[in-house]
Order: sequence, then C-alpha cells, then structure tokens
Amino acid sequence: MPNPPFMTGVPELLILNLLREREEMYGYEIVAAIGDATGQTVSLKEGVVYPLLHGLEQDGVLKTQRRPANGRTRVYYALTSKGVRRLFELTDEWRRLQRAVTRALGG
Amino acid sequence: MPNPPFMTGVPELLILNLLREREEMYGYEIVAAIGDATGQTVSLKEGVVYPLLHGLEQDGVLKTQRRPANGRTRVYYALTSKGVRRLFELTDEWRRLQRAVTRALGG
DNA sequence: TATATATACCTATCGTAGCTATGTATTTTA
DNA sequence: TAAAATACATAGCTACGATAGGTATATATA
Repeated sequence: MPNPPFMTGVPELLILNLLREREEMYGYEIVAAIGDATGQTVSLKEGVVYPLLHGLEQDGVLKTQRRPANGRTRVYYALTSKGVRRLFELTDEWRRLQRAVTRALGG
Repeated sequence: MPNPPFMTGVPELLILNLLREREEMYGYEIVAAIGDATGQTVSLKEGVVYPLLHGLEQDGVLKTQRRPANGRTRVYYALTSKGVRRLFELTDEWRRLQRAVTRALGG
C-alpha cells in the first residue's frame, strides 16, 4: 500500500489548529471536523486520530478531561502551552516548505 | 530522531520536476540542484536521493544511461512517459493538499 | 420488539519512505 | 602529497499514516 504523498505531519497540524480554534474537542468530533475543515480533501479515520491524540497527550502537547455526555464518556482534548508552541512551529515549517516547493515548481 | 514534517513525497516531486526542466541529470547533480531550487530549504543527502532514483527507475518512472564524464562514470536519469504522468499526478496532489491545509489554517 | 445505524472509544499490525551513517573510488585543489 | 570535491552505493533505523478489527451504548427504523 503506497504511502499517500505529503501527508506526514498534516494530521497533527490540523488537530492542533482545530484545538486552537475550538478550545476543547473530543476525538470523534475531531475526526469529523477535519473532514469539514478541508472540504473532505483530508479524511482521517479513527485509527489515525486516536493513536495520534494519545501520543500528543503523552508528549504534553495536549491535556485531557474525561466527562460524561449523553450517558457516554467522552475524552475532551485541549492544547497545553507546549501545544501552542508546537502549533506555531508546525505552522511555520508548513509555510516554509510550502513556499519552497511552490517556488521550485513554478519558477 | 523525529521525522521531519510534510516531507513525504517531496523528494520525488522535486526530482521529477527537475528532470522535466533539465531533460537529463545525474544523481550528484540532482542533489545540489534540489538545494538550489529551494533556496536550501530542502537539502537532501545522497542517502536519500540515490535509493529514490533506483526505485523510480525500477518503477519505470525514470530511465538511465551510463556515460563516462571526466574519466568517471556518471549515471544520467531522464523521465519516461510514465514519469511525466507521475509528475502531473504528484503536482496535482500537492496543490490539492496545499490548498486544503491552507484553507483549514484559515488563510 | 428486534435490528440496524450512529456515536464514541480503542488497539494491533504493516508498509513506506525519509534520515543517518558509512563505504568505495577517482579527480582536483591546496 | 594530503585534503577536498566529485560520484556512486547500501545498511539500518524510525516515525507515522493506513488498514482492519474490536467493544459498548444510544438512537432510529422496520
């Protein structure tokens, strides 16, 4: 199964950016929101999003809060200050690379 | 060592695009040209470029020609028709994703 | 009432592909 | 003549997105 091009880091960037906008979201909500935010160009499955969320929490980039909602338990995620910095870094890197490639392609 | 974000597919895209512009290049030349074309934003080592070139030849995306130059043997690479198609596909995909992410980031 | 669908979470396994490090050999420069 | 540049090559590592599958509750439908 060939690896889709250009996707490395994109899930993380999109998740962090969503959490900057919305303050607090739970996993299942994030999955849908990513599709919405990108006009379904990026459509990540739970199998991608959940492990990523766990890793980001482990790294102190996200903090969690378990809260019941509709009789079910949801895990809400929010940015830490480290997460905010990480988002800035990733955004910068994205712009840097995006400019470089566009330049190389469009000379 | 953490994986640099957003790089998946970029080496291939840049190489194919260079070969579209220059018709024919050898590996060592490509390594330097990538740095030039991106203002050193992307700076790939031989360990990245050579295996990639071999793979692309294997896939019929590139064709090679060994020719002596300066008493040394150089391996010259050029696009096949399949390579041209591959370049179009990758360029499309790049633009698609680039637009989607930029939009999600709220440009 | 039974059941299908939506919600909400989770994990295991896999393959790809870029990165580092290292090696060989020749040619050119200091 | 030693060092640097040229030119090729491969081995091993790791990260990470993708697929597939699993659990459980709530709601809509037949």
